[in-house]
Amino acid sequence: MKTEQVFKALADPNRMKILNILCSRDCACNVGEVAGCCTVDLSVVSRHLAILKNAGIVSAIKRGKEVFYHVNRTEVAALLRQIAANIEKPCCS
Amino acid sequence: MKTEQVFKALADPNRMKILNILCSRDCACNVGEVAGCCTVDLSVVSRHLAILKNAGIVSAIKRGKEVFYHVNRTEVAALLRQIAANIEKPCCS
DNA sequence: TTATCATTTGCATTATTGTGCATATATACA
DNA sequence: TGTATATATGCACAATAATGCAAATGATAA
Repeated sequence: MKTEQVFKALADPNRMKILNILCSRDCACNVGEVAGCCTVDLSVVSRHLAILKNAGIVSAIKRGKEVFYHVNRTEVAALLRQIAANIEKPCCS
Repeated sequence: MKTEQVFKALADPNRMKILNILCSRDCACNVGEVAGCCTVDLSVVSRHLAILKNAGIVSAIKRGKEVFYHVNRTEVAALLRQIAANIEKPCCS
């Protein structure tokens, strides 16, 4: 989980909407359900999900012809807290 | 401090280097000192600092002909922790 | 097998962002 | 005053990223 990749992934408004909807549902969502959160084409949502997945923010599980996505809550939270701690300390890196 | 703007600001490698150098020094740095961290033109560093400032991540204090930048440590850390908490909860927003 | 549905990917286009150079602004000093 | 230094900004260009459509892939059902 590279911080640069994570920040890049979170820097897009549509991906944030996608992340929010995935967070709000406790169960995993398929691409079609996620796509309801924004007006862009479903193929675009699929790409955004791939970016979030490559960044380690979400995970995908294939079941039948559908792919269910869910947020890696603890990992993402841990990373953000670690970065917060580093910034708070007088010496970052 | 808007999260989208913050993530956008942190999504660039040169801005992360700038933030790291600002974090590593306990005292504030002027633009010239900051510019040592990356190979881009000093005018580019100035622009990156402006982006970080507009995002609320750093603050600037002008003294004489120099401008000293420093990280808003507690604010940034608090924001990241808040986002972490939201992601960890079953319901994000 | 064929048809259908869910998702992904190739490709072209548009939009956004990063960059360097030259110039402007602001401050200090001779 | 003029000159030098630090920083910011206008502008053009390059690089990157987002988007939509069409087509491909993978999986199920008829």
